[in-house]
Amino acid sequence: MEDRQVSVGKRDRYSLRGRVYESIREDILSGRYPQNMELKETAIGAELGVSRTPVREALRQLELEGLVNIIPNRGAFVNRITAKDVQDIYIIRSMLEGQCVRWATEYITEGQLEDLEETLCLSEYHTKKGNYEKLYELDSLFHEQLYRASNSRILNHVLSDFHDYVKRVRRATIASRERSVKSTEEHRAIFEAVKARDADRAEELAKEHVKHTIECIQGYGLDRIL
Amino acid sequence: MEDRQVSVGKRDRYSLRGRVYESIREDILSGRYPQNMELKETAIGAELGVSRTPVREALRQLELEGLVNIIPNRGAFVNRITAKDVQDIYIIRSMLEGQCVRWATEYITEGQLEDLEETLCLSEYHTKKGNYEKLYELDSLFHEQLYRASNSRILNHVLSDFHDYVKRVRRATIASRERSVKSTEEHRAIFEAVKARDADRAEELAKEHVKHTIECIQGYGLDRIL
DNA sequence: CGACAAATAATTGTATACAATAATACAAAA
DNA sequence: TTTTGTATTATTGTATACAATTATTTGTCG
Repeated sequence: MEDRQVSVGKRDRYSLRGRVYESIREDILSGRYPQNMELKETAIGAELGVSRTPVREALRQLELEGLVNIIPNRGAFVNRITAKDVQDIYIIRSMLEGQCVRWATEYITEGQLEDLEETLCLSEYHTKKGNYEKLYELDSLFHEQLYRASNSRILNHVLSDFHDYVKRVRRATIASRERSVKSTEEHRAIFEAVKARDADRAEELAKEHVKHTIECIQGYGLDRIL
Repeated sequence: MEDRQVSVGKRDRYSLRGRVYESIREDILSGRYPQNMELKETAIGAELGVSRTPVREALRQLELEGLVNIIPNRGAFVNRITAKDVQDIYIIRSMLEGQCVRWATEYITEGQLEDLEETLCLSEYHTKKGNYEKLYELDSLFHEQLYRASNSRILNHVLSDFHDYVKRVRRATIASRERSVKSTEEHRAIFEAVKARDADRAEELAKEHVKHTIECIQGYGLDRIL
């Protein structure tokens, strides 16, 4: 049995189960479902035009992520991310993003550096234009590229999840001229430090980058976003 | 719709799906399944005396944890924790356990402090006795109690997962007189710092505690354990 | 009218049937 | 012998049927 390891990478969006999973997940993270709403298998299945089987599988996965509470023989209930969860995630992310770029300075390849710089250039372009939706996507991409460059399956996994969980918050913070400009500048600084293989500086910058986002959030009033 | 939030806490071990999940998970984490082994639904179902349905649900959950790779229409393949994963986990845990006790100094209740001390007393007793299996359980309990005391759903979730992933390693390290004595002493010190609400000291001690375990592991030769 | 109990309905848990896809075996041709 | 196309088999993906459990309604009695 030779190495048939297939880098799965992205989630399965093509099977019914995958689509149902993404759909429910998005509905929870985007706030369309209220806290503790009961998710009935037949209802969701009917809504999406599929049978109960893929719905069940999706719900079981969401349970593991903590986005759904399953009470045996009773049902599945929405478990939204709370304001405190978001704050906790940002504090934890601050540490982990620091470690991430530290590892990245060690492991990143020339090719990955080029990809990062390309993302960065695009970001700077769209920052000038004030194209916030595109900017949000590029922000996500920049961080995901760093996660991969850390060469740590574990760290990548945790950070990707967190990154997803605070999607809505990130989208909100980036949609301000002041913060988007600052954020892109910080990305540039992090990139330069990583490229120069300066681990200490890169870590410090990455931690600060996340912390600045927290401050931005607190100015906003989290409850308004969630 | 009033607050029917039921603290789910532990995983579902009573439904078929829950049992199948625990079973496969244990078989992967304990190393009984080789890397990239194909997990066929019918075979596992037959082995455990259940149909494919609960097996499928369990496999989908394990996929999300990263313990199984699912290739659509092809099958599910074992994805074991590697030696590098373990090292990464310990480095990450070092940071997160530090933050955990920091929050614990802020949020822990008198009742939780008493519970912790009780665990600690038992640990000290069984350390003297050299009862390593019991000691392993108490070590797990001590950390879980701290996770809960952090009052952070998110941190608790991540740390609990990591804690589980390195089960085998922890069991191995604790089964040495020298390390077990040292470990229990460190637990006592952490407890005292948390009780005294000394966040800085508690964080420092917790980080060191995990780092000492890493050193112990490296002395061991990880490959022998995995 | 309210409390309790039985009957009924709704919902989840599991097993199985069928469809779609991928792997394998085998035969024919180069 | 190697290659390639096809038939067969095995396996997963989805739907549905049935069982077990829980929620709801309804009816009776006080």
